[in-house]
Amino acid sequence: MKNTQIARVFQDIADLLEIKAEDKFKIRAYDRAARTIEHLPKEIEIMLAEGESLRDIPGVGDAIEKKITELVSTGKLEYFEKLKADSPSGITELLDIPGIGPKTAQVLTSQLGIQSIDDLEAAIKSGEVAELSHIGEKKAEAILHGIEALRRKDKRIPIGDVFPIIEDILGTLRTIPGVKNLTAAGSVRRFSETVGDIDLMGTADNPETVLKAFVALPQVKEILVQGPTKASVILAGGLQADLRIVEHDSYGSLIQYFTGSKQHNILLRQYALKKGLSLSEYGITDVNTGIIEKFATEEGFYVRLGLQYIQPEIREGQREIEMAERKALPRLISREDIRGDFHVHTDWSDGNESLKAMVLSAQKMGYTYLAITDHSAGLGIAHGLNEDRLKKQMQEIRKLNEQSPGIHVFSGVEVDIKADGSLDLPDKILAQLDIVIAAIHSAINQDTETITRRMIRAIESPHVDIIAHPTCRLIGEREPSAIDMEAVFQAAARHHKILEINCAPSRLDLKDTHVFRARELGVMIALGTDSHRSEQFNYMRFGVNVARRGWCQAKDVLNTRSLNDVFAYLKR
DNA sequence: GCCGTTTTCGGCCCGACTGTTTTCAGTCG
Repeated sequence: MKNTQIARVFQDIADLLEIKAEDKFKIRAYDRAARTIEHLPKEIEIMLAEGESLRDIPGVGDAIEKKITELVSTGKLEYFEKLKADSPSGITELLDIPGIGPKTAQVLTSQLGIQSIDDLEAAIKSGEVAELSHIGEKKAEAILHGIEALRRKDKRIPIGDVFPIIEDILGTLRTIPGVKNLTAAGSVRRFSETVGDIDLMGTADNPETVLKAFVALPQVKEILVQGPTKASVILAGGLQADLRIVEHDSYGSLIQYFTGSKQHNILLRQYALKKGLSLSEYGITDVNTGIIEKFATEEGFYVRLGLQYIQPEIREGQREIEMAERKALPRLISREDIRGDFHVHTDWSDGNESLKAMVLSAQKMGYTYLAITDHSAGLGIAHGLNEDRLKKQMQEIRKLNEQSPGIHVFSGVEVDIKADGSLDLPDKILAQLDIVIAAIHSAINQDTETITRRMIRAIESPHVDIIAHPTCRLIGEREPSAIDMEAVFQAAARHHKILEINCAPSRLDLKDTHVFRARELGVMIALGTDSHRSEQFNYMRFGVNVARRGWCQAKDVLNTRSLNDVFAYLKR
């Protein structure tokens, strides 16, 4: 059983307890455990198999450890089954509707016998719901609205798609006099791989005028809430956008608060309370004196708490606060550390630009090296290279290297890993290349055992340097393959092979938790943009962000090494 | 249910907005 499934069960438990109006701190404990498990870098299954204690997971104590163990070993949890049996059927379905919480759900099921969203819709239309105490016409109307929103709610969208939307909105708002510091916070700033809504924030002389302009934007289809400091709207594409504006001198605490994650903020506030400090978006309040201290910068905010500055990408409520307290946070890799790109296509296979054009663009990026890795012939659609054409390309690259002294071009290939794990090109040609990337592109639906064995066979090939986009997922479009990633990490570590973070926003593969775990095992990471046009070189920033979410330092990523070091590393 | 350089018992994050209320509960992030 995967961590995401375990997390789901504990989230459901928290919801059911909330409906039963159980102790709210008990509810919070289950909720916290669910969130932590969801973001855990290591599969609990593996931890248990290795005899590792679950008590080291923050928020997991005696009771929850026992429940997890039962769930993983038997596939069922007695406590959860009983809880479900005791609760009105369909009640958790109602909680998915925006605007319905545990109290409302409880009233709807107990007083009207509602068991599904369809039941609820009918009851609202018949007027029954509006007659309940504490629910009136407007509330019933709002719930109906929530049902519609739920039904048309699009999936979370890949983070690469939200930046243009955000720039569009902020560009307009920036023209308002007296507004400053407009920026995206929330999951966008933490660089979560998908985004459910966009959180925007800023400071202004007069917050209300900015909010009025925001809800009046042509992109806004519908206004959900609007007050003097915050507003929520639905944009034309169906995406929700929230804007929060405070006065200028609270910028540091506002952006901290609005960046989240929620779990990080809860833990940070708990930590602060122990020091007698209460945190909010307006600043830090001394509990004893009631005096509030304001912060112009986020750095100042963390420093005041006695912490190292915590980068947004690692604010997921794992161990970042205790490490910041010990001043033990790593210096995360940054875009400036990157000296080259290891995954690039040209019009020799399915790329759109010539070899020369791609090299020139890479030079403009300030890179000192670049690997050209066109597809191998097995990929019919990709106009892949056979042995002869690959040899010709190697000659071209050799000439290019003589002509352009500013940048070194590695001759490489992205060789297809065939269904049985063999490679699509003979060893003797692979041996002549500077760098060999291997990747799965077909028969992605093989079962776990088959596809894992297939991948490990490729890792064991003495010619393979890097495994590209290891899970083959396409965000929002194609689920990752059934591959056993822990086994892949172990094999990569054993054979000193490099794993790629594919930087294309539709892939981001490896993902953050995978990177964390692979790095922990000592696996070298390489960033590859998989560029098919030179403008896609800019995807590098996405890959860097994923590496940061995996707590990578410069030393963990091959792209930060000097040309000589890369040569040496590939030669080993 | 979890947790502890103030505690193994007694705490547990903080504020905005809405609607149904005569002072606040519910929901959300």
